[in-house]
Amino acid sequence: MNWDDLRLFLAVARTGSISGAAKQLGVQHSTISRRMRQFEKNLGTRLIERKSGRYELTPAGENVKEVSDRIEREVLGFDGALAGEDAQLVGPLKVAALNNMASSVFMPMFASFNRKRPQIELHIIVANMDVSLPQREADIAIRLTNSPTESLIGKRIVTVASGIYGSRDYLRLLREKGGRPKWIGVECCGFHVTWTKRTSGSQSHNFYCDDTLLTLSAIREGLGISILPCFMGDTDPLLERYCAPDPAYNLGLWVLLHPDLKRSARVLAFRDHMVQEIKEKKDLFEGLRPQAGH
Amino acid sequence: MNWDDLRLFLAVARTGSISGAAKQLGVQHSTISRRMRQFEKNLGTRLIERKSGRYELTPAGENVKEVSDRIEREVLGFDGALAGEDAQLVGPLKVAALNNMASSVFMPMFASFNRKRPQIELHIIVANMDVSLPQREADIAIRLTNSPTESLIGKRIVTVASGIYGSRDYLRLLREKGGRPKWIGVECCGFHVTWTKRTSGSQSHNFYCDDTLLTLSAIREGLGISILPCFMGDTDPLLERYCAPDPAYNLGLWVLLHPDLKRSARVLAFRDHMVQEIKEKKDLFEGLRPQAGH
DNA sequence: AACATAATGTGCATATTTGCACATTATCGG
DNA sequence: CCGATAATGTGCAAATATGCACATTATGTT
Repeated sequence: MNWDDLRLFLAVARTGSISGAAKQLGVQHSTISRRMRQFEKNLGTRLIERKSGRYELTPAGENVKEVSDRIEREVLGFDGALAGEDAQLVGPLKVAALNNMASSVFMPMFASFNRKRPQIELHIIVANMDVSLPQREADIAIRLTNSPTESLIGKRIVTVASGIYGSRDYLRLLREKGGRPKWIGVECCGFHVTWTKRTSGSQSHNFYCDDTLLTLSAIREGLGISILPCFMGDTDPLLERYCAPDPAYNLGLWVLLHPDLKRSARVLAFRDHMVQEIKEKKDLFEGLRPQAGH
Repeated sequence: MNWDDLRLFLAVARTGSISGAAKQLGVQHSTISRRMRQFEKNLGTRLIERKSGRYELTPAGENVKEVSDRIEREVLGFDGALAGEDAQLVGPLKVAALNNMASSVFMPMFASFNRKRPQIELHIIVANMDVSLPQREADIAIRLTNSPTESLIGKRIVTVASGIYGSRDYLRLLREKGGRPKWIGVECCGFHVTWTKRTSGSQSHNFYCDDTLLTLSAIREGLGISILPCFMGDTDPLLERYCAPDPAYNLGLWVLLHPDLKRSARVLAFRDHMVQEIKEKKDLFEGLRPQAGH
């Protein structure tokens, strides 16, 4: 019996669907479907049954799930202990960061760390939702928040200011013709959604972006204005500030790690590197580098 | 992390070598070697180290072995429970039998079971050493022994008589010329080794066989005489008995299963089938069918 | 009932893993 | 030290697993 099938079954049991498990494990749903069928065939019994639109566990499946839960705890326990004590500056390192930051301001920082420490395999995980450090989905998370999860270790390195940006052409036309600017709708995170709603009033949108990078592109296209972090708005030559940053938009930039990993040499090496690099760009993050011409 | 790597690591930890683990798991040693290296790389730490001709565990490896032991217990626990309650006459069934019996007298019996129950996937495991039923290396074992493992369930179905056989030509020449016969050396099992030594006296051998099928072939070639079970000697037209079976050579033929599986429908179906088939050939096993012409 | 969407299944191409054969290294005995 | 054997490593072909694109089925809404 392949023990790894238990890990896969556990994902199906927890999500209640094949597509949910596929998403959680980062593989194709067809892979999950096939492996589950084969696993059940090997065992000679059904573990899951289709009921009212979701998969429910058979009695046998309940039993196997309990076992799999215990196995996961065992695995997470030693995995955490191993990684936490690892004094080697070698091996994999999973870093979770927001898509907008990872592909822009942070990428040069990742690259310089990679050049300095090529034996450490960097795995950048971009997601606009928090990845779970306790579940070892990542070793380090770089987060924008004013209230980080308390059980994680880390500090607020800089404050990230945000302002309202529009393209230069769009704003020039707006100044010539007057009138109210058009707001781009955002669905990237509750924070941006809330502030966009408050600032734009009851204006309705006909264009929505669920990622800040998309918002940036939409602004460049002249679709309107929107809230952007200054490190993005102030570094794009086609954009300019519609108005100055409002402290109400401020968020903290945190480099967080799980307590289990506080002695892992490569995690600490990466953290220290990022802290230093971020501090060197403190002005940019805090909105003190507006573009010339504003 | 692939949980199945833990199962593989456990085999290496227990056998102290890559080739040992490969043999235990039934895969190529190169597969073990590669997967272990990759597993260690993924973990970022060494689990095994080469010391005086064997692999020993690092401290981290000791920790992971304990976890893997516990996981194995979990897996064997539910696997046993699942299989034991399985009322389906479908799925895999692993049968362990000696090579000489599996390929001769039992094969027609396996075949008839397979024709009767094609939904049951028969896996015949031949080995001249006991495979472990508690470790689920097999579901059923057919064994020749006078003292089966007490914790297993099963009974002695027939007695297997053995006699000393030689080829017809060899024995005819021996009778014409007189003299003492030459004994073929055996290394197949302690039982045969002991009785060969006692019966042949201090005669030394220059030809050894470590499998009864090999012994049969050597006898056919006229290399000498040797002890063979009657079901083998009495069914080969080129062989005849050098002397009658000696009850001292008798062994019991047992069909054994693990207590966990005493309610598994397909295990019981196979057991019942074999018991019936073996009883139908009781005379042959007990040496009551000598060849005509003896 | 019709339609849209989500979830699952299937065929085929691609990627990955494994077996095989040979090479290299390590160990043991003379 | 040398030779034989056992254990491990490597390149390549074969086998297996997975991703992708599409098909089919299931579910929810109008």
